[in-house]
Amino acid sequence: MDLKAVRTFVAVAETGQFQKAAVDLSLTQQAVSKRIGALEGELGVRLFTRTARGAVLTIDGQAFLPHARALVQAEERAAASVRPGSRALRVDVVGRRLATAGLLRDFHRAHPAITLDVVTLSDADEAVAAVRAGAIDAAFRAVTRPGGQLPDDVRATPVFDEPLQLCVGPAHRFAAAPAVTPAQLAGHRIWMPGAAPGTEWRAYYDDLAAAFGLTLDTIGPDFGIEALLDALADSATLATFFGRRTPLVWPDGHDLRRIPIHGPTPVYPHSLLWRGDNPHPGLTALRDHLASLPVDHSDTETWRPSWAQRRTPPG
Amino acid sequence: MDLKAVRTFVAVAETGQFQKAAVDLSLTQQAVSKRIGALEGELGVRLFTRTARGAVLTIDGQAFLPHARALVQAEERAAASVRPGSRALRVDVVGRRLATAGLLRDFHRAHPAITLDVVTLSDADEAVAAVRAGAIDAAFRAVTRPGGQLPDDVRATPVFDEPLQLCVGPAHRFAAAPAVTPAQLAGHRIWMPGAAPGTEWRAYYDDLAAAFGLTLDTIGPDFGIEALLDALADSATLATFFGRRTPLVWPDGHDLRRIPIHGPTPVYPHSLLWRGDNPHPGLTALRDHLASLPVDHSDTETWRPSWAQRRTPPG
DNA sequence: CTACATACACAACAGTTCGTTGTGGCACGC
DNA sequence: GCGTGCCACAACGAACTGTTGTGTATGTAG
Repeated sequence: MDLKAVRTFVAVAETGQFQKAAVDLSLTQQAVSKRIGALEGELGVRLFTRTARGAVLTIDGQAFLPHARALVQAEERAAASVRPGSRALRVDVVGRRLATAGLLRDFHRAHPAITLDVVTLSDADEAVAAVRAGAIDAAFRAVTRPGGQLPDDVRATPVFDEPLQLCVGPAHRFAAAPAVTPAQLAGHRIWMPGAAPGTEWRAYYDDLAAAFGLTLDTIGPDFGIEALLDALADSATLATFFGRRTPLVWPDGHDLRRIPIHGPTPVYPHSLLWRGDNPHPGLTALRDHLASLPVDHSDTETWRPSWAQRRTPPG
Repeated sequence: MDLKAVRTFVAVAETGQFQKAAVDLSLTQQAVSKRIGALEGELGVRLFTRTARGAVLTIDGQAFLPHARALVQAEERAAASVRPGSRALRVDVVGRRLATAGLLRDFHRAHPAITLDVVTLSDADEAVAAVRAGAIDAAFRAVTRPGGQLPDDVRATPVFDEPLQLCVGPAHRFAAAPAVTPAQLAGHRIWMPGAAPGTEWRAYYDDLAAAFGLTLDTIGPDFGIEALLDALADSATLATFFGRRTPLVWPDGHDLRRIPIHGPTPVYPHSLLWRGDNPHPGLTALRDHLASLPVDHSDTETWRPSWAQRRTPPG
């Protein structure tokens, strides 16, 4: 389907005449006639009934019109998504295993007028570079080191400490356990496929494994969360970590158990990175939204890496 | 923007290689390269970083990808909307002045899996012909005449009697009235632009005007509901009728009053038309949905044209 | 009733685009 | 060091797109 033809169709439907649509589009009437004819031929349906005073939509044309408008609109949005200067708020999140995607969805519900584009970069360093270059407007990463290791123009705030849970299949040893301690997991295999060395979340899990003697298994490429859940459900020894609030949409057909971890509870320290002089209005709204989130104090005893900074309550 | 290029972009993003995408699309690698290059040139942004082992999405490419998918999906829906045999449920409604559009929206909420296309035909006769020809699957019209004037294969059921209200601007004589009777409206100008002779709703308003001595003003083309509301808001003499439950989305910026009508309350008799042997599954769902609507008995004294049949309560 | 104006469709031609073949450069692995 | 896989550039032929010119039908004015 040719988008030029679709736009022409909309123009004819709005003006009611091939002639006027041709003037609007800076074309000849014959070109408009050809485009409409080609579109009709492709769809196998007549879109207009031609009269001596113009063109009237057929029933099929009426049904097609809103879809044509949607198509033109989608095209405009697609182009706007990469238009430098006036594009949507572009945010980097780690993936679907942690709650940041859900946070963004909440933000989108609270501010539907702000269009969002979600991207995923390879690691925190690339995210920092992208934030610095203006390629993205914000990044959810765990880089809240106390020292001034970030470039001066990049700001970071801890926004959210996400408690981790153990996720196992029904045949796993801890499947029926009400809760586990990190010490109980010593020696157990924790499967985190796709955790490439050099990424900041790999560093987090490495620290976690070292602190409690876990065996971290990062072998194998990441085939997506569905494949991971499939593998977990069928295994008696595999286990993995998930954030407590995620995935928000749990795929059906997996008889998986989520086991809370206490004494201490490992928490993943999400931070927001942004460039101080980024004028995007959506960025301010996002920061305000995150700052207004309540701090969860339900876990009295928590563990985080030495380089992670605790979020200070607002006010 | 070229939709072929967009589809090519999605294919490359999914396979990770120009080469494989070319095979999938039955093209040469060079053609894929050209298409992507043209798309990048049009957007002014680089979408892939080319490596010796394939192509990786840039940040802009990541942001563009969901929009590209949406674009392809919109194209597929647009084509499906006119595909004979397997198209969406196509329903004819009178316009935005009465509640039928809202009914359809409720139906869509109750059955989101059933895709709907809403069209508007000129009058009931054309709607009957279109239902008969299979061009549309159902029509909301007021044609429930007791006699067998409908073709044998077209069925009709009264579904909904919509009470009318008077709609006036703040300067109108009845602007502050809590309610009016039809008799009070005798001699007043009721503006119904676009009510062309020969349509069934024109016949309804003609009957209504004749029964109570109203002056029906149908002069002027229908420029849409917004223009009508603009004109009403500025006039001290113009008034018009609206259904009580419509328009559901009342445009802002109009200081308009809706005055109930009692003694009797004119009601507009909506019926559903469909062809008895139409196998569309959505049609059955629509009829069931309408049959399950509660019958409104709050208006004890109602008026309808002599040719309109009252809806019988379900059961 | 004739003459004109309007609106759309068909035909022929020119300019451009699009995809193919052929070729070269670059990175990775044996 | 050389082969292999992947992508970009160049040239050519085919297909497409838009323009001009013309025909036909319908509604309107004199």
